[in-house]
Amino acid sequence: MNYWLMKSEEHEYSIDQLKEDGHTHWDGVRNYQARNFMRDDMKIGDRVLYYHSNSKPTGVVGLATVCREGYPDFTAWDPKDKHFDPKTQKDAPTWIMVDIAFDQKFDACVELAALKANAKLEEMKVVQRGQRLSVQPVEKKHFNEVCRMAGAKP
DNA sequence: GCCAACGTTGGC
DNA sequence: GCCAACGTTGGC
Repeated sequence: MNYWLMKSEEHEYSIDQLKEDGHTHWDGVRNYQARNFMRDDMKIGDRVLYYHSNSKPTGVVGLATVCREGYPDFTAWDPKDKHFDPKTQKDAPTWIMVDIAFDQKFDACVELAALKANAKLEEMKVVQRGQRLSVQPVEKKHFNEVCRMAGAKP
């Protein structure tokens, strides 16, 4: 099983929205590295740290689980969609998404500042400068540590 | 709003 | 293939 961190802007799609919907398709990723993770490495049952970026506060707000493996991101073909990609061929999808299901919302956000202050997490990608990937792999020990900080069961 | 970091584009 | 220009991300 693999562990991941996925970023969403709170006002775009929040953990509360995911809780209400139960599950969602993770559309709109237009970065090849992130695409490759979703296409090649994400498997059903993988665990996800749900991260709010550009929010107050920013940090990990809960957990989700991968419930459908990589398939074409159909929003790339929709001219009305914010993430429309005119270069994507209809029969050869460039962009891939997965579905994730709500697992739990933390009682309190584990803030980025707290992640940075925890020496056990210094090798975690999200705390490193310039790390902008919206889908990134996480080590099991880091995943467990974030859960511990949240007072949540992994 | 600012700006550093990084990815992508396109001229050559 | 190089690299400057530009666009985006995302913390602060």
